[in-house]
Amino acid sequence: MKRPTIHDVAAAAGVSRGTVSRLLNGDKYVSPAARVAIERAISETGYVVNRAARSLVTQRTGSVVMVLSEPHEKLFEDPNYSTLIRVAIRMLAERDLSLVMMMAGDEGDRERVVRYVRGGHADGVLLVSTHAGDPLLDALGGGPPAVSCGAVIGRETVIPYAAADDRLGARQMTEYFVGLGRRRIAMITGPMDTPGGIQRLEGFADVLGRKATQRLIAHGDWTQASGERAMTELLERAPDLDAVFVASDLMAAGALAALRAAGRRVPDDVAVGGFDDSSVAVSTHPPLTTIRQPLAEMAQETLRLLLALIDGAGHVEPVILPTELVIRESA
Amino acid sequence: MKRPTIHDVAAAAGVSRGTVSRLLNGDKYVSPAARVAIERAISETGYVVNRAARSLVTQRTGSVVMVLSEPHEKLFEDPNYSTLIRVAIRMLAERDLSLVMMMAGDEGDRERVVRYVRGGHADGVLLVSTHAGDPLLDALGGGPPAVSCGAVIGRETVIPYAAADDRLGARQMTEYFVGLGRRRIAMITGPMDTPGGIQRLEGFADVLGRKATQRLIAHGDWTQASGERAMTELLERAPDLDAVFVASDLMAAGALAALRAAGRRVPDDVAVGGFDDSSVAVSTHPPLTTIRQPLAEMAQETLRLLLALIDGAGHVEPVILPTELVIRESA
DNA sequence: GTGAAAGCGCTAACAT
DNA sequence: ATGTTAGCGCTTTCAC
Repeated sequence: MKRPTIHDVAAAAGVSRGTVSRLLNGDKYVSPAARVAIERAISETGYVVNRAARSLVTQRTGSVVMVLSEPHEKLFEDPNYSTLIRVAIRMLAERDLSLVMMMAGDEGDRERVVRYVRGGHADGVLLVSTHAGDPLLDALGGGPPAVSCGAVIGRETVIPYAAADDRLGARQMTEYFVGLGRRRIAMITGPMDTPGGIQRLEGFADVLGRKATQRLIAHGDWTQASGERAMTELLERAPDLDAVFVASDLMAAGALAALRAAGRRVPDDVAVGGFDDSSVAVSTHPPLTTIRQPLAEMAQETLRLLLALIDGAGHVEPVILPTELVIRESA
Repeated sequence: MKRPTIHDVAAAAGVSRGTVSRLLNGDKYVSPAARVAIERAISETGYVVNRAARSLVTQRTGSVVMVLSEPHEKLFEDPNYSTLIRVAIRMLAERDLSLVMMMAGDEGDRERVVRYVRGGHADGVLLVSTHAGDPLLDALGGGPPAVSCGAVIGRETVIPYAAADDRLGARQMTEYFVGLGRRRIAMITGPMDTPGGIQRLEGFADVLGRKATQRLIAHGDWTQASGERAMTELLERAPDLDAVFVASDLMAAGALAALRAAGRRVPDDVAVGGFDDSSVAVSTHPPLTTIRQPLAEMAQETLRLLLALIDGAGHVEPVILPTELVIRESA
């Protein structure tokens, strides 16, 4: 038989559709007798609400859209996303919300996202790795609430977010190097238009002061290849370096390869510190001493913010979570 | 003003709602004059269709659900998923379908997925790493079309899929070892209830015949730690081994650590071959010789199958894609 | 080729 | 505490 509707349930329970609807929506004005009858009818008929019909009247969609602004290759390598996706699915499911994924890589994508969101197809927006000045940011204004996992540069006060304390993490690693007695500490940063790129360098400079010179700083783009390139460059510019703080584990794996090629021993000649504590940190040789980001908590907090907003909170504060030094063998 | 409806467009264009709807749905019985007027009205009003309303009448939802059956830790480490997600988003978006993510890890999750799918909330189901005998498989029968990326053991003829030719890949690596003159070739397999676990071992045995003895075979669970454990075990059982084919790069990274701990040089003493050609393959030392799986093509084909089914194809054939040997430094 | 009208299944306001 | 009813915005016959 056809899929049962609320009408069938009402008939089976001997009540009206309104009463069934009230029960479904948690309204308390339902008598115990009716409640029992309806619940039995629901399980007997195998009734499942039709979201489309519900949406049509409530103007809510029951879904949240996660917008991935990252260029494709990155998405491919970053465990960050998996964690966020997992946590999002879980936390949304608890509220009976579903997670829709969209990409905003090129102009066409972006237009689709805007149509989707402005078309009222999502109750909330979860931004991921959105770049500074992304046109999407303006286009999304006025729509449903949006939050970001990680700060969106330039919109820190407008788009709520949860993030790791990148600056603190960088300080922890740099201080650790100093405590180890390292004298010439270099750094390989991430792209300088990302929060991690900027703030990890800031933390590094916080500790080293004027000793953090241009000569000892090279930039990467988060890829392993860029880490290798940057390390080679540093070795040329400052052959006397005895430690290097690399802003991501993946880039650190590249740096390790460059150091090996140059005949430097790690950590004896050069101490290497990574950032992320991702799975590559333990697959390199030697395993990486690194900074752990509380990925799961970041994801959870991000979702908490979004859910609060969806529930009508007018304003929520960003959340910054502490990082932690994880000592392995590279430093 | 309120979001414009088809009614507003019709009014602005001076036609009836029916005509606008016909244009929107690609019906050809629309006069050129009406078409122009309607198109102008649409862009002037900024009209976007309301999917809920459309769904209500068409009984289609415009979305496909991806069901992740993997235990959580795995999802965390596997680049496979990212590729699939990316390709799925892209190919579905072209058809104006959206991708909804769900998890089916525990009983509660599974029940939610079943409710969702049987409740008619998805036009298609994309299964990922579903295990043999998963109760979900039966519960989903009779619903919208479902396909899997990678075979579902025991349902190969029921659930269409696209996969890499695991058996071929294993043969390629094993033959390469033989060609290298290696005499005692061991293997670390994946879990024996997964297609990759079973078929990679089959390919290994295809080449080695009776030389593939129990003594030379150990089992892992895809994690790096299990690879390390299995390698240690093999080294005890067969200290004379001179090559090891590991069914995944991540496990191979673990094997590398165990070999290093045992003082064996790679590839001089022991040749190591991985499988996947994932990002860890180049972050290990030495970089892994491995078997490349055509992840993007697998994802594309999987989606092609699903879309064909959604379009009404009664039956589609599974797709098996060739693998390729990638030689680096570990063998 | 186009308009009119009948619902799709549900919620919420209103009555009682 | 419950029934009745008016739509939500759209597609799709059915007439013309």
